[in-house]
Amino acid sequence: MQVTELADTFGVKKDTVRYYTRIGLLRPSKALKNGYKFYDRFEQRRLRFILSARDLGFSIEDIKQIFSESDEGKTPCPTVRVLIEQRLQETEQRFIEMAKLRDRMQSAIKAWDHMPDKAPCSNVICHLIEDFELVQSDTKKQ
Amino acid sequence: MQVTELADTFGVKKDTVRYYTRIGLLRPSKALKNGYKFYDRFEQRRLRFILSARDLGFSIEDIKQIFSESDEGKTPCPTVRVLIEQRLQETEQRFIEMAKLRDRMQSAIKAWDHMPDKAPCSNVICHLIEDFELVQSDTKKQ
DNA sequence: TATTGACCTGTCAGCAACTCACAGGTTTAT
DNA sequence: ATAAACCTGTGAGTTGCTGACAGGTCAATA
Repeated sequence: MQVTELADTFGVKKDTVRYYTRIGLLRPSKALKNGYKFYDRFEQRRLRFILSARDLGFSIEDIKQIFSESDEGKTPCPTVRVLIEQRLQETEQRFIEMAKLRDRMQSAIKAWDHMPDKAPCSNVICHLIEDFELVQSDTKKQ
Repeated sequence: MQVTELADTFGVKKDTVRYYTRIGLLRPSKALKNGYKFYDRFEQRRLRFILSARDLGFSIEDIKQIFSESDEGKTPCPTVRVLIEQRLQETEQRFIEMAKLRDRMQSAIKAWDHMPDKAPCSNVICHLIEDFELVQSDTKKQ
């Protein structure tokens, strides 16, 4: 399999396959006649693994580490268990931040609904944004 | 005010102020004697605005656009209303993705709890990850 | 006055995980 | 023969900073 067929098979872009190859996650052999990269069944399995791990929130560095352990014949399972706990914590943190941001945005939109547009003046760039900040910090104080 | 004082006043890093200056969001004057950048009250207000907008999910490009409108004396409010709706949609999308990822991670951890570690073999890199993928796709089919 | 330490400057590189673009080589079909 | 459609490696762009670098400036001390 060459890059296009592999990419199409797994529903990713050619450039993604190339990227994984460039950083060493995939290690295709080279066809003798033209030097084109050849991805055998083993590499196909590796790509499938990369995509599965990616879907579970592992980073590229994590996957590299998992590969390097399994390439040495060691079980990567303990590492995998540790890593996913870390990634889960980060994901939950980002999830919380995202929820907070969403709430701020929604309450801004609601507050702005009955506020007029105003031209900027020497003191104010956009009163919607600047006044909302005041409202927010007042709310915090209570 | 020079860069350090400005950064400290607003609780951001010097490099952040420098970055905003570099990309043209801040436009300090230059001190005659040594060429050091000088941030007057107007620039301080701009930085405060940048930080408020950032907290509401506006991108740097958004803020640039808002500034360019207000600099021309036009009201940026209609733009602001449109932009925040777009950013909110993106935030909600990312929020949903984050929630899904978190759920996948949590259910993987739970599933792995009563699974043993295994050494890799020619067919399997890490059975935890590869088997979980199977469980997932089975679940989807139901 | 010399020098130390703390400030400042501009610019470049790096982060994550791709994505796109470019210039050029290869293969296939007409 | 030639055109279309593939392939190659490599470099740069994305977002919003953050850190590093070499060198200039300034205030205070010995």
